[in-house]
Amino acid sequence: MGSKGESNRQLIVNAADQLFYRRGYHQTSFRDISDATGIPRGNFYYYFKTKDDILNAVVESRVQDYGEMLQACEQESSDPRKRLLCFSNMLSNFEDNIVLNGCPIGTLCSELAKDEADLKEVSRAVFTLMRNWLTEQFTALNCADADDKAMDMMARMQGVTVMASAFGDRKFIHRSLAELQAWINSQTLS
Amino acid sequence: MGSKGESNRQLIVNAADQLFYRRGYHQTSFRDISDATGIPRGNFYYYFKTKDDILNAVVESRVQDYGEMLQACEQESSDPRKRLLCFSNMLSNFEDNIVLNGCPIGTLCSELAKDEADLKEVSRAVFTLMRNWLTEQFTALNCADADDKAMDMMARMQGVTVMASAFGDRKFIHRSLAELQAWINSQTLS
DNA sequence: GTCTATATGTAGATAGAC
DNA sequence: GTCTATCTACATATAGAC
Repeated sequence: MGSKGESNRQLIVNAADQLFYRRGYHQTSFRDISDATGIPRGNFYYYFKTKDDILNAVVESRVQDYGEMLQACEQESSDPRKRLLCFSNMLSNFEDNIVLNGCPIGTLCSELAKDEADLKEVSRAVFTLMRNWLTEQFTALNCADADDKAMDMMARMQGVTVMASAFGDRKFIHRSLAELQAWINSQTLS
Repeated sequence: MGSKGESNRQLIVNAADQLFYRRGYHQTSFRDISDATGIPRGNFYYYFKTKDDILNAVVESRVQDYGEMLQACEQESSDPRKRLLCFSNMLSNFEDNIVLNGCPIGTLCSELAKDEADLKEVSRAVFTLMRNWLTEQFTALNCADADDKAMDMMARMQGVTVMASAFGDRKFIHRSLAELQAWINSQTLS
């Protein structure tokens, strides 16, 4: 794979990533991706066999991106609580997008849960990444049920994004984030 | 409108309701609804002008159905806390469907938030119904910020459905419901 | 009111020139 | 590797016979 080809492939993945988020997977057509990149439709099949393959590449790309974000949270502090706070700040960092389109991961999972099992499984990858990372942090806080806490925290954040986007409510994000962060700070380090 | 026509119309709405939930709005075709009802595709346009009109009818139907469920919760008790517990029991009553397809309302809102503003607005109707009803209950409990509590409770439940469907996790529903109900019982009646 | 046939557009995917 | 032209299927929607 030469540098030109790799670059075009990445252009497609990046555009698809954005479009899958803003319009949904099924509502995004090859024409949309073509318009966004300037790359002709038929050309996509040089890089990907099917649309599902593009989805796979987008999820891989997201795993990479969110993995880097988690590493950034780790490097910010060795205190697990501070790391959790860093993670929770996603809600305010991306609030403009959340109000419009919800969570990119959550809405993709919700959409593809209604499809065949393999697509559902693929879409879950980023959630799994986050869940494992959060479990590590709660474990470092000596929480007995660290994985439960991880699920609780993700559920809280997902609930906020669903309601905030349904009602276009920015203030709800702010209030909920404050309460979430109070909860994080209340987690024991025994 | 005669009884035969009203009945066929209702058949279409009921089938569309189920299909919009199990497959999503955009992924449900007239062919799907035709297959489910036995009513020919072209016939739909006698009852509805567009697919969006079917969506409108489905949302109206859901507002009706969930309105009746709220009334049932009211009739079960005059204690607002018991009414809230009744509402929260939706999570266990529908857990089989939730694990497979998430919340019918939440996933529809998430899907249509990515569409034009008018569809997004329509899909929000059931959420608004619930929000107002929950606010009434928290007001009856003398909560200062009753609407905030209503949003918090809905966000909690939505978060549970998103995570439960993403991971196919029934146990998470049970544990979260127990914690939600403890929270409900802790709400002050000063 | 009910149904068939069909119009019109666009989806994902392919073939083959360059 | 890149691009155009095109295939096949199916989407919503319409026309018009019965």
